[in-house]
Amino acid sequence: MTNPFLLKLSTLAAVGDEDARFVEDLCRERRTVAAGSDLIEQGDRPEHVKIIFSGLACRYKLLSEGERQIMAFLVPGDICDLHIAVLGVMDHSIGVNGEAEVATIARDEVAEIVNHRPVLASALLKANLVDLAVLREWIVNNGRRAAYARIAHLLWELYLRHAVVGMVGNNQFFLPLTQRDLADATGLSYVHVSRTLTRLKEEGVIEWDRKRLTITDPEALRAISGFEPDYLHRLGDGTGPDGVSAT
Amino acid sequence: MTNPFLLKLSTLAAVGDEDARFVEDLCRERRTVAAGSDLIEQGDRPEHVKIIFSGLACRYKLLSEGERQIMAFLVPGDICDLHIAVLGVMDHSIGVNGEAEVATIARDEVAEIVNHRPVLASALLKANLVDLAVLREWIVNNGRRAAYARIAHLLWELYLRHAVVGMVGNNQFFLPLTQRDLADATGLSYVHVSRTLTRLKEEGVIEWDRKRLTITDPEALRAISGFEPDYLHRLGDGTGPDGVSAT
DNA sequence: CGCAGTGTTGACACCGTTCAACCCTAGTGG
DNA sequence: CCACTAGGGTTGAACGGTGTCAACACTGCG
Repeated sequence: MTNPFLLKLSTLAAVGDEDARFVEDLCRERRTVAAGSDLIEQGDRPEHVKIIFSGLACRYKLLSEGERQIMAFLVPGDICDLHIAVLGVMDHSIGVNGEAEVATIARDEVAEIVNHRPVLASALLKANLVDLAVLREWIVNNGRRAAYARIAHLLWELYLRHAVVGMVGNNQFFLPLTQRDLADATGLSYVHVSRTLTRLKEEGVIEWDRKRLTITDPEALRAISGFEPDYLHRLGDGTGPDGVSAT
Repeated sequence: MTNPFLLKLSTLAAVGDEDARFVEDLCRERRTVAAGSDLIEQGDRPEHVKIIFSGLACRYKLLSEGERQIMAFLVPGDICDLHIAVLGVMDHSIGVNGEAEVATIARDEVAEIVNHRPVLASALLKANLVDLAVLREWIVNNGRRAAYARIAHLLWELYLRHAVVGMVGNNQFFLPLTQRDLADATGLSYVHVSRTLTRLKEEGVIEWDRKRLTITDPEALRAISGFEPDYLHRLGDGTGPDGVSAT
């Protein structure tokens, strides 16, 4: 199964064959978007629901002085605001970090799921809960952890989330982020992010070469991050393809 | 109308008389909980949905070293996790800050709303969206604003949210928080919170005497906070009883 | 009265920011 | 093939916002 969206849903509910086919069919309309472009901008009233298939995207806001704060990353399989499509104006933007592949779903197809496919609907609901939990964890991370642990925690989160959708091999995955992106996600300066990453590399915890991140010592990274098990609600039992455990 | 929950729903959808009566009836079962106690604890599988009627509550997590991070405040009219009651384990706790009055709703009553009362259901959905937006704004606030603006922003948010549910009079409202609570919400130390509040008082922006907060100069507070209009999704048009505008 | 929780203030240390210079790499165009 | 450029990353030095430690004041309460 190479469809990360289906893969993710399968970890959240017991998706049957018929539902699986439906999901596969849903995602038929895909397109590639260029690195750095926005999927949705603040103020938009999105008409369609979008799903990330490959690459990385992020929710962000720009402040008046030009600072940017990233509030979430979207990894393959993630959905850009299921419900806002039904009612609201975006209060933030979603941009892609590297080149990304995105599927677009029409509203009435979402309605079809909600009304006639209870298993999928429940999976979507759970996915939504996980997003919320991740959001709360970011507040904890950015509010109460020092730079070293904060960055470790973010990398660990991204590692686990990529693992769940089968994007990790040999403790290694594609992460098209700049250090400025990391800084904007953690509320640090990019200079300090650079120093901190250097330290993580020196201590043999990670390697990061041209957008491929390798977790050389997963257990060390987890320990440094102060990662608390369970906040991802046992997303996929917390177990990735490499036997990565969230606990 | 003195029911803050109904008041809040009314600002989010056009609640008719019959729905209003239903809501009033929903909330009949109320109880008072003592200051400092927990409504829900991390690890619980809540059976009921709870609504704050008076007082203040907060979502929080404790870290291993004993630090606490508050991730959200719940003001009168707010709901403690509508959907988690249906499926999950709490990954955080909810505690009350002062003495609070809380209504309890059974699951099947929630189901009744979702299945048979579309107007209320839509209001609940929007309330959920607003909660999400507030959560995101906290990340921005704690990540990118300096202490002075950060605290101003939090106070401004609490001011607006209290105004929406009719709890503000003469730019004044009851806020049973300690400075430590503020520190745990903003990710600052309580010593620095004390200094910053002193500064806000000295500059004539606020007064805070035994749990009553007065916004002496609302426009100044808004300016200091760098508050961006609209992130509350025009919650109640952003207009409180005192003509407070969110824009 | 004494106590515990809360708030205030000062001194000092330190983590992280800012500013600046420099390097490396990939991409572009001649 | 090379020169040039722009973006990204690294490193050093100095500054400053915020944390930490500590002492003390105030308040409400048993």
